[in-house]
Parts: sequence; C-alpha cells; structure tokens
Amino acid sequence: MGATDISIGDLSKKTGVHIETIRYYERIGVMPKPPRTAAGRRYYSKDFVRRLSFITRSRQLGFSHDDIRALLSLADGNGYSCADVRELTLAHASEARRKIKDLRKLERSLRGMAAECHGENIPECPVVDALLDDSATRS
Amino acid sequence: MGATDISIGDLSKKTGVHIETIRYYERIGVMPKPPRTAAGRRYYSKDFVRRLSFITRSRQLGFSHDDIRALLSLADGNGYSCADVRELTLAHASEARRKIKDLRKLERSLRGMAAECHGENIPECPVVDALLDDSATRS
DNA sequence: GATAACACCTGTAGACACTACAGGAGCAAG
DNA sequence: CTTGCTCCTGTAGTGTCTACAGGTGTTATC
Repeated sequence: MGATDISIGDLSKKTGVHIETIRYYERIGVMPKPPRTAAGRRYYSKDFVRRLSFITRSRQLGFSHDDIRALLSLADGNGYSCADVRELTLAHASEARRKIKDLRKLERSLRGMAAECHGENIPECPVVDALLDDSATRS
Repeated sequence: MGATDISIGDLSKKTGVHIETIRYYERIGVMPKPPRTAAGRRYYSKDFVRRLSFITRSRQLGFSHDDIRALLSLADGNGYSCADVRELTLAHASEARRKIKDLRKLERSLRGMAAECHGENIPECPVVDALLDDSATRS
C-alpha cells in the first residue's frame, strides 16, 4: 500500500459514492478489483479514483452500466471503436430530447390539473377526474 | 360472471397492460381483488377497466404506486383531501421541471461531446476524454 | 497493555416496478 | 378425445443500488 493509496472510506468521501455502492460496482465488474492489505482491506490508487469519477459522471449522464463498460473498454483500448462511442452518445442525446418532450407535456398536464383544483374537500376533485376521464372504455 | 364481464386476457388486451402486471397490481393492492369463476379465474367488470386505466395514466404521469394509492383513496372518498392531491400534483410538476433542466444540460453535453468526435478510431476519443477529464482528483 | 470506538469485511435481503418462467389445471374447437 | 390456448400459483430474475447482521481489524485513549 503506497503512500498515496487510500481506503474505501476515503474513496467514498472523495467521490461522494457510498461504500456499499463502490463494492457493488466491483461486484458487477464496472470497477476493477483493487489490491488488498494483508488483513484483506481494499486500497485504491489515483487510477481508481479517476475511474470511479468516470463512472459517476457517466451515470449522471444517463449511461447504464453496460454502456459504461463499453466506454471503459474504449478507454482501455480494447474492443469498441470511437464510432461506437459516438453512436452511443448520440443515441443518448436523442433519448434525452424525447424525455424532455414527454416531461414538458407532463408538467403542463399537472399544472393544468392543479390550477383547476382549489383545495376544497369536494368529492369531485378535478385532478382525480382528469385521471379518470379519458379512461379506456374505448376498446 | 355478467354478460359484459371480461377475462384477465381481455383486460390486458383492452388496456395494453401485461397479464403479469395486472396480477402484480392486485398483489400490491393498487387493483382490488376481482371476483372469480367457480374454476378460480378472475373476471372484471367495467369498473375494473376504468380503474386500471386510471392507474396506467397515473404511472405515465410519473406517480408512484404509493401516490396512486393516495389518489385512488381520494377517488374512493376516504382519508385524503383534495388539498393533498393538489399538493402531490404540484410536487410532481416541480420535479418534472427539475428533470427537464437536467436533461437539457445533459443533451447539450452529449451533443457537444459527439460533435468533437469524428468517428476515427484514435486512442483519444473526445467523448471518453470529456468523461475522464474533470475527474475528481480534486479532493 | 487493555479497552472503547470506529472502519472495514462478507453475505444476504430489501426497494421499486415490473418481467419471465415452471409446472399444473381448465376450456373450446376440430 | 386430443390439441392448443388461456389461466392459475409461486418463485426468481432485472437494474441500481441501499441496508443490515454478525464478525474482524485498526486506532486512540487511559
């Protein structure tokens, strides 16, 4: 264990990733297995910090662990091509755009429903009605 | 089993909800237990169709099953007040707005990264670099 | 050197919202 | 009466963690 190496707790504090999550990442193979002390404790070099940050940044951008494995595979220089990464990235951008569209519609619906509702405790709440109406009794 | 009652398979076709999902909804208590034939098969009246549609519409709008239980409780007239529903709805609207903001940022990042990348198979992929840089070696 | 407090270990189970499958029973058409 | 479909229950798997139980190791204080 070198002078700059850190424990799992320190890695957790440094990156804001829970200890359990770090171990989970190791288990599913997105983080490599770190070396251990004689007593069996993990210790991490700067490279591990870097890789964990890569993973959290990618997760924030909505990449799945499978995606991240592909990205890391490229970073490690085996298997995937840069074109693959580009494609993956653009696919995510399109999906983000789709989600934005859906969420805009959703927000409009929700605010519209709430605007109709004055908070009185009447049996015909406009929000509930809005959800009940347009129901599929149209087969 | 009345003339207009339908089987779980028909309910599934009518609403687009998988049979397993319908049974799952029953198990977790968002759908009430339907009556059964002598042989133990579920059958559903129009009311059930209506309620399942309510549930799927609510899910599409991002309400959790707990939220839906609260909404249905109001629809059934016990416990929750209209003001509660209003609050729930506005909270969801705010969350939708937050997600939209995040996704916009995400889409910009992704498209920016992809624009830098010309698909050549070079070891320094700008996408991967963008993810690796800004890594936390700043404790 | 003893003790207390804390960090770490493994393994398992839970959360959410489903989905899938195994193994069996009922039912309708040819 | 056999074939093939639908339905039944129960259990296990998905993805992304989170939480806990029960144990061991390390460090600080007296």
